[in-house]
Amino acid sequence: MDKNLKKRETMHRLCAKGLEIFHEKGYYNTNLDDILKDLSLSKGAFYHHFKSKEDYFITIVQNLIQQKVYALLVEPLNTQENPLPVILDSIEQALEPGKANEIAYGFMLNDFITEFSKRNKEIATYLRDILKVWEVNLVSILKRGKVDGHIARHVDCEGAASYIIASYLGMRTLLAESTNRQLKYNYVQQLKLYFNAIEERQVVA
Amino acid sequence: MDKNLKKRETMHRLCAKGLEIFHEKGYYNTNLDDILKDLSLSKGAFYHHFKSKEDYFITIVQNLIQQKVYALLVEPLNTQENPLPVILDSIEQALEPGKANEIAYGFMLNDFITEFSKRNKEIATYLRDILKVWEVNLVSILKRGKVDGHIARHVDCEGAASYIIASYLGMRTLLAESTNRQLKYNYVQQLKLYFNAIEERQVVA
DNA sequence: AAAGGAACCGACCGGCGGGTCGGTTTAAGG
DNA sequence: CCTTAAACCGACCCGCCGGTCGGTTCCTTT
Repeated sequence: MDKNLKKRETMHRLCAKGLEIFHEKGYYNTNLDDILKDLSLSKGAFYHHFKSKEDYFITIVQNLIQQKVYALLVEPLNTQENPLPVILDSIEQALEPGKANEIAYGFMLNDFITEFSKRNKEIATYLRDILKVWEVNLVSILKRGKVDGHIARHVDCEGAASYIIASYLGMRTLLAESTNRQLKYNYVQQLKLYFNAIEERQVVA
Repeated sequence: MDKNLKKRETMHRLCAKGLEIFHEKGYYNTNLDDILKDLSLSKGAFYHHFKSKEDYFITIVQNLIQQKVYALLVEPLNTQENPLPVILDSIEQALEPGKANEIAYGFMLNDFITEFSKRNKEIATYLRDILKVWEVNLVSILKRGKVDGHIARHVDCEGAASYIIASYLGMRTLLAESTNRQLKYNYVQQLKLYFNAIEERQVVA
């Protein structure tokens, strides 16, 4: 089974390095040699494991990006607590570098979706679907929050969910490569203010 | 002076069509022939007027995108009224297609900034600078709002400004090509809620 | 009307990069 | 061992596209 292990390991190395470089330089601005040189692998090795650059990237999306986004932004929503702090916390965690996420996995969605939506509809759809899952989970937890009396009755949960996602994605464009901690902090602060606005007002004694 | 007119007209046609196609397909995914064929012009004509594709795009940024973003999102802020409705209105206007803006000029900034920030720092800087001007004007009008008692004293104006911009840019990724009117409407609604949160509370009688 | 240059033409160049393919190394199975 | 195929190698192919260049047309100027 050594051969089988080797295959797994090589594919995994290719995917990990590929994500790193694609994220850093963009998909279309990265050529395969950039990645292969780093790993001391050849074109032949690459095309032995993947049928095309596109197939390769789809594998990366499904095995790495999707997994990570779900783990960071979707799974944490699966709780019975007050939704707004839970959402805030998941986003804060997702923005925090240096933990499990050396790369800000959620953030890169904005870059890749923008890059692919005009070039490759198929890949764009895979990426959008990841956002979609996040969205439906947000909507669902927000609706429960309404029932549980944490969120004001007038709030449009679908609207709120896409607004949260939009602001999160948009931060990426502002942050760009500069890992500006101040901007991240500010963003979370403003998101809190927005959450204040949709929170159920406490009955004044 | 006929020659001079001709030159102006050709350059203008090139820029207008260029923006249209670049916006539609992305800069790096558009080749010059795509544009030239549409205008029945030749490579020779193009390189007579512009020294490179890059030079061409910079001209478009400065003469079309910048102008339009300023007109739609910056100029309207130059008023003494209550800031929050003014900001909301300018954004609503900017999102409204079919008026002066057949193309959503503010929106395309997200696409182009994302596209260039990993490919061409110079152009990325030009685009970021446009956002920067919007940002400082937002900060300035928000600060005045605080002085005038329209905005709560605890609000961080810089944070608020970048949050507004982030949410606006992020909408683009969600909307993508689909001119989803519902999503735009929802966005404006949620922005209103956020504005409620930073607005100076009316003194209860 | 002749000269000169601006506006424009379009065949061609050359680098880049995804993908191919015949060959070599390595390890599993008999 | 010795066969077989998986894993890997790297020279090569080829389409794409930004940019070039020698030429033609058209307007302006004198």
